[in-house]
Amino acid sequence: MSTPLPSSFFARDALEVARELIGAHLRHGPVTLRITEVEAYRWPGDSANHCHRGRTARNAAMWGHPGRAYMYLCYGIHHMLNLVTGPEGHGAAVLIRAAEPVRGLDEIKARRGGREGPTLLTGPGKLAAALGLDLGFDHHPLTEPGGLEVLPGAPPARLAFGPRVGIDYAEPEHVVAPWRVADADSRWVSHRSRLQRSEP
DNA sequence: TCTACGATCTTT
DNA sequence: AAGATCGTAGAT
Repeated sequence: MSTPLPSSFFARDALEVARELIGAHLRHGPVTLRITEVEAYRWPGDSANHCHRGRTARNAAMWGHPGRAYMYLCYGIHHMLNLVTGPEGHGAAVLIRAAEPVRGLDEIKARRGGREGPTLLTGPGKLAAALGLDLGFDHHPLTEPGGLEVLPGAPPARLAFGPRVGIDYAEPEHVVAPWRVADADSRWVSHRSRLQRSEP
């Protein structure tokens, strides 16, 4: 039994938190996942960030306590899990994009319609579905034991970096910024061809 | 109120 | 290459 990562872990720049979240575990009920891919939505000055244009009802959680969840619905279908980062008052978060199964594979397959392999968990919508998450988890404190929680895990041997996915509406400078981070050696990563490995 | 559009996924 | 599907933001 380990203790969830504390809010001090999340109260830093989103990119720094993103790098250190690779290898950490995400647990909810019977399902435990090892995080393999994330994206940093930074503050200030990130035009791809949902908070870039200021506070709204949807993005309220992002301005609050580090270590809480920011959940939103994408394309009317997919629930997205983000972890709020930075000090309270900064609108920043890390989007969890992919993971490997650690425990609860049967439950994951049941939730994902009996599919197999990396297709179960590579992509933010699939990941949230596998964990059984929806908008009701907006503002959920991941730092509290017993609910949805993030636990420490061994870091990967190598990281890979690339531009974030699906943000072509942003300023060119932010479209190309390498703020997507992944485990360079995991197959459980989406859009692998658009990533570059860091030094071996 | 109205309208356009997603930090996506699946199937064709 | 395109449809699904709906809450939200920004405009009126």
